[in-house]
Amino acid sequence: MIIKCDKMEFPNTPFDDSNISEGSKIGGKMDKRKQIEGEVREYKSKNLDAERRRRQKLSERLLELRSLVPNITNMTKETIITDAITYIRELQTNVNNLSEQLLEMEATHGEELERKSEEILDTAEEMANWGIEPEVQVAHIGTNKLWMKIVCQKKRGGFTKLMEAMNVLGFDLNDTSVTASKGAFLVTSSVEVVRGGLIDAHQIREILLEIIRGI
Amino acid sequence: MIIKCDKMEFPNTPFDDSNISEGSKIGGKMDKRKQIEGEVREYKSKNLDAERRRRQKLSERLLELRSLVPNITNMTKETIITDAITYIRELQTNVNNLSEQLLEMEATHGEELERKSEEILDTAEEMANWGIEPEVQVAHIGTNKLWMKIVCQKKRGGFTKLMEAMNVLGFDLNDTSVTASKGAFLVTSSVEVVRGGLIDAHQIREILLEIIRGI
DNA sequence: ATGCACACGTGACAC
DNA sequence: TGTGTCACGTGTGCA
Repeated sequence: MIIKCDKMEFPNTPFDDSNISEGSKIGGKMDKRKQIEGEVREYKSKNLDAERRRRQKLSERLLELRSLVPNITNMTKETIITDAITYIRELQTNVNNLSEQLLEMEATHGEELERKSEEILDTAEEMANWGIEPEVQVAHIGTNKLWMKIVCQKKRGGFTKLMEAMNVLGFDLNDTSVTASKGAFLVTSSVEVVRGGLIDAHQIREILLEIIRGI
Repeated sequence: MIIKCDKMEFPNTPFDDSNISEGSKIGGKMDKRKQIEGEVREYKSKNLDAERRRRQKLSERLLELRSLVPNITNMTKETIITDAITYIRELQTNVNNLSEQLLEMEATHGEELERKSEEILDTAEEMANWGIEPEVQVAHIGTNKLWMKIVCQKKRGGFTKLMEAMNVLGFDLNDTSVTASKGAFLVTSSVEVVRGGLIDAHQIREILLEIIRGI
């Protein structure tokens, strides 16, 4: 397009824009045009202020975006967007990794719990089918010597717990027969009570019942 | 600034820019200036092409940003940035929620695992301190009768696994003595091999070694 | 025809 | 010095 010199307004003539808000600039170059005296045309483009508002909104958005991105290399428009891009990529991979880990952990954890509870349920059911019930018998068979029979539900780690309890109670196990079948542990054992250990059969029976209930 | 009409170039005179790449426009308004014949000034601003490159890079970045955001309401510059902002906010809350869940789950599940492994490490250390090593002895003590001694690391559920293996191998346990101390299981047992079960002592020993290794 | 979004070329700065 | 970035006012096409 040709701009004719005479009888035509100058489209790009910079007007006085000192009333434009100078805040929230991106690069902050403070583009203040000095108005020299003289023949200033009163021409205004129809969308001048609209354009100003548009630019202002865009700058605000850009600043808002910048405020969200933690790693800022520069303040220029391009770097703001570039940093936002890399940040979004980081966040996306983060979300992927986290959800993957979470899914995996849920899968293992849930499976384990399910497997355990199924196992326990199975053994409980099996015990019920065979008419087996938890049972503890304790009898003295000599000084510091006890004979005991324990029937309890077969659970993983149950026997270890029982052994630990035995150790804590101060029992030494001799001639212990352990059978795991039909969803239950059957333990018959002759034990020797070390010095300081309990010797009351009834009391021991109650304690053992408590223990196998907790297993 | 005043633009004098005579003897001065027109700063905003649109030049022929048909050689500028028209691709990757944002709003795609195809701002093609029609060059009318006649007096076209040959004036070029010093940073004209630099500015063109800058704009092009910025447009590319903007498109790249747009390609990362799934929910797009519009194609305008402002909406691209706004959508990116909301998307980043979404991603951030997502990351927070996920990591929180993960931490919570690790607090429960991970503790269990850690506790278990610490336990195992403890027993292994205890075994090493006492100079105890995994050991399997198998001897025939009659037709279909075996005597065996097994020393293995004490783990939760280990004895149950051993019993299950025994059942699978077709062994019936009689007079089994089990002691759990010093971080190890000590199992001495006389077993009866049911019909169809293995009877070769050496083979049985290898199998049992394999099993207690897997416990 | 009215408003909106855009690319353009430019002068002013900053480093 | 130049190189890069900015805001500006504009023309233009589209809904």
